[in-house]
Amino acid sequence: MLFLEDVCMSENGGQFEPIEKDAPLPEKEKEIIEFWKEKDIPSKSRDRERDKKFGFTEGPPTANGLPHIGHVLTRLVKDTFLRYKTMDGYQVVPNIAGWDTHGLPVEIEVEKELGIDSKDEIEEYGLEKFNEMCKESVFRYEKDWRKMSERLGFWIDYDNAYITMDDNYIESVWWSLKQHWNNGLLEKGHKVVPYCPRCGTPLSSHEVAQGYSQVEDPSIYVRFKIKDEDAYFLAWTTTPWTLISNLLLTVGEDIDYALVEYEGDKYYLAERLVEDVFQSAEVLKKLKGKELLGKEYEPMFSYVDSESESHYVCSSDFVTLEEGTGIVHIAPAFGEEDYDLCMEENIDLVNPVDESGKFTEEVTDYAGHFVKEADEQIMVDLEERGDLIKRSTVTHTYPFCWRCDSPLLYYALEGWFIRTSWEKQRLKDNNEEIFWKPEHLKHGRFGNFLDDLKDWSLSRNRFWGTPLPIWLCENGHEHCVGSREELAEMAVEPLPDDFEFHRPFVDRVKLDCPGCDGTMERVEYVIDCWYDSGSAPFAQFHYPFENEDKFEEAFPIDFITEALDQTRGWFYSLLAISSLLYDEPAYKSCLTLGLVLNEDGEKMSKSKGNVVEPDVVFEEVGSDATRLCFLDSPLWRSSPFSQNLAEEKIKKTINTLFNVVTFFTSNANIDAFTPNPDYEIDQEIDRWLLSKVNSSTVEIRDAMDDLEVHRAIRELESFIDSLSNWYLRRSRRRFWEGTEEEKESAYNTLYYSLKTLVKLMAPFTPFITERIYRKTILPVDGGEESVHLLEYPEVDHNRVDKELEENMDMVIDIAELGRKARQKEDIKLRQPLREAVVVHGEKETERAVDTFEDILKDELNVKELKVLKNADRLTTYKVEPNYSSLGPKFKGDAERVAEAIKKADPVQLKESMDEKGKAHIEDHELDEEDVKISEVVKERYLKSEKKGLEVYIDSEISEDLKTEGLVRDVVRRIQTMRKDLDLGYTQKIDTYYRGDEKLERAVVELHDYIKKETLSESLEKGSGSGMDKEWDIDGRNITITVDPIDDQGDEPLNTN
RNA sequence: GAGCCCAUGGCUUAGAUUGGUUAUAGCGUCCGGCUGAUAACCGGGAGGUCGGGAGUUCAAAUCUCUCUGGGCCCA
Repeated sequence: MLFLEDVCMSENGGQFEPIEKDAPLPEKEKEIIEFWKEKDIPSKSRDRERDKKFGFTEGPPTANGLPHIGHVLTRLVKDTFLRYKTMDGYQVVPNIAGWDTHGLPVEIEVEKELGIDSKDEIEEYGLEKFNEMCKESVFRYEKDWRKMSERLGFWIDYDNAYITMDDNYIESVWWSLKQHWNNGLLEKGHKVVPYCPRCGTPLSSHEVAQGYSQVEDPSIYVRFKIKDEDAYFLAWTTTPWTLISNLLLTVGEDIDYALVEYEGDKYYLAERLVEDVFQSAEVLKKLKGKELLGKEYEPMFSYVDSESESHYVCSSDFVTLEEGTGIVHIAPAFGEEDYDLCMEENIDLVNPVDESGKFTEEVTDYAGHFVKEADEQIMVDLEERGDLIKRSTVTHTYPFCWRCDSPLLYYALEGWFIRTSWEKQRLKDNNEEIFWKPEHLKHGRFGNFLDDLKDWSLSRNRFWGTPLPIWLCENGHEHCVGSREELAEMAVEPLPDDFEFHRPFVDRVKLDCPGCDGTMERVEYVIDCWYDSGSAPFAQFHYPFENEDKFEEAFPIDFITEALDQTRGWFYSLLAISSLLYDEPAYKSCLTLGLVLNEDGEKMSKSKGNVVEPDVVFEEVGSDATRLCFLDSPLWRSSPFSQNLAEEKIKKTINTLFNVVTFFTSNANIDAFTPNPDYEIDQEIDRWLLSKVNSSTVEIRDAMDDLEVHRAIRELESFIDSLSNWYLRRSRRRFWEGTEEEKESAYNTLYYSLKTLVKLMAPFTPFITERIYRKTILPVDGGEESVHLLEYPEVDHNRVDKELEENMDMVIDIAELGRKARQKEDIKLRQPLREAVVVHGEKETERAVDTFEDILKDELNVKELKVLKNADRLTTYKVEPNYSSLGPKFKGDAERVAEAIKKADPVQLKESMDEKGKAHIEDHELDEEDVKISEVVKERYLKSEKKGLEVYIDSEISEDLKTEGLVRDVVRRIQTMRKDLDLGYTQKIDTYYRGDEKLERAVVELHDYIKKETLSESLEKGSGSGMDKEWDIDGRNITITVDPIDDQGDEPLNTN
């Protein structure tokens, strides 16, 4: 197979190989991928040893599902930054991929495969076999991920990826857990979790979210008798069964409460809610919540009690007045807020409900009843006692198990926790050090999360994960193991050969208890897989067991980027772990990406069937267009993506760039141009382009350093636009027929600019820039074999000339105004005109016009160009009679005076008014109000203005100008015919014409001009062989014949 | 229910920090022009209650409050 490396002479003999701009981009990109592979470019770029290091860590995905378009986004953003930094002289450390391999989603996939759905069934199936399947499952789609990354151009090293299930990785995780253990931050505790009593397992929030549905529950008001006071607290609940475990009542300190009397009893409740409960109650007293604090009440039930002091009123900030009574009943084991409040109040946990959701023996009257089913009996009993004040039902959403549909209970379960809440301030302080993009996350979503930081619930009652390295003995001693070596030393039996850091292997290891004679067994938990990925900064190196130097140079990470959903996931776990271990943030900057939406701005989801498949996108529009499409709007905003949008990028940016390159190569080959780096470029428009390309360099670097890729993209696109639609448009003739100096200057300028441009663009569109570099720059430059091995352009401050850029902006404005002015009279641009006048007092304008006079004259097609300080020469005044003033003043003479005013010399009249405020017409004296004076442009001029600039065009067309205009029309027709005949740029022709007399005369008059413009050897009246075509020019007919001359090789266009 | 983000012509969008001429540009559409690099380009037209309301101010797309709608995340 022949790749691009064959830098050969192009077919037409030049040294620059043309870009095949008609070839489909995706196909060409595949060739580039082959070239990269063949020449091993990715590792050449990646593995260069360099002094400057850029710390990076890949947020690991799980490969047990196919990558979707959102993954494409994160990968291409990572790639863009890594490429930018690499070209900028940094070595990315480590430049490796990573895989997240543990967790419940993996287990669920395998359960589905096995057709089972409970923990018991897994244990029946066999833990070892089950975990073996998990291990296989997490790499099922690895190939697809690698393929996607390769197709996208993501060069991270997949062969040396870190894998969270590797023994070495897990050993590092264990080491870190041991540090927390040593610091007293890892301990056993309770947490209220959504729990399915039938499945006997807590559910993750993700699972809970699937199972909410509308349900009707009891809504009851119950009263608690206050000790030593003839009154009750009135509380409200939708879970009567939790009343059995009531230990506290809570109120809002600043809420207004009332003591009311109803049917002979007195109740406390929130003032605003009185009417919701009682039809007619007498308010005895009003008071604030804080006045109720500390009041004790009698327990409603006596089955359970707390060892600690309980059954009193405390305050909390979660009490609302939206429903209930403003007094909330608290049972510690059945709600997160309840549990937290009891912890704050130092109240012991009591839980008279077993793991299957049934009341335990101590609750004698309801023992063995499933709690929800006991509701009815509890309400009946309360009613009998007179403590149930009101009873109805309420419809609300309640979570159910997504597997078995049982109502979930919020239930305090035992588990192992990292006491992150104790170290909250350290986390918050470290968060301050991080450069967040967008900034609001720092103190918004992420900061708020840190503000209400809870302990990290680390343990999971599951099978496939990093085992929690804690062993217990029968005497209650605990030990945390921090390495393989420690495990081996403490183990009763030597570790078997097939030992690995997973269940059930780890479970089989028994330890000698260091605190007594007992034997220790491991707790059965695995840990939260977020802890795995949050350990990546050190665990990917198997630190601290080896690679200390690698860890040191990469930590803290300079830059990470992931999607918004990682805020409370990876972004948090990284920060939490590094804060506890090193009291440092794990990363210095964090770019958070928005979600990818489809064209209609909806989230893509499989269930809606509106997913855009990466493969399809790559096949249809290719990587570069996809990359441009994603990168051109702020990355943190959710952005719509579709093929249409990507196709626009091809049309607008990529094709425009191609055209510039094609122009360059075809002309440079004809002229046998060789770049001369020392050539002193002095043509103004060339200096302008060089200034622009360097200014763009500044802006792009600045944008990238600020993590604002879209600004870089927009700068590039705007540069390409200027390059093509101003520089090249205005420079074409110099390339074709300029002097040697002009050509040299133009070619060197364009070459230098293209070379800088492909380097600037390379991180964003790695394929197209490689193609252009290899074909257009490399053949005469002899540098590195790939654009990606080059250094990112530095600014050449000597080339930057801001004044020149501003002047050119003004020139572009003037050209625009001139064209606009012509259009007022529909004078087409091909018609030459006598003069254009720019009116503006400032020196800048004069200098700008002076510098670029030729360009402007050509652009506006005028013979003369002037700059004036004022428009006096071009304007005059119009004077109109003001009838409403003349009428009353002159009565019968009014009409005569008005006529006279119309005939008067407006200039004289205005001068008189300006000087004396009066004027005389015939015998009458006029005051200012008698006339309306306005400024008008002289008839022959056309004016347009903008931003204080005025441009006037002389619209008078003399006979000579008319002739020139007609001739240009003739030339245009001949050129069109050349194009229709598909003639080469330098092909000579014989031309014949016959038709309208006036046209014929014009042709004769400007005979030489036509010949030169159209490369006509001869231009004769009459007809000849060749292509014949009849044309209509301004209503006049002319028939033209174009006859190509044979035996003509290509010669330089410059034929004069 | 809490927190955060978003809302600008038919569509996609600029407008940040620091309120200040007539609100940016592209796509689409209509009219005209230019063209021997260009599937382009250039000029113009139509198309906007800057999500609604209130406030601060001489002045608000921009700052504040509030409401509505959408999204994410947590419950």
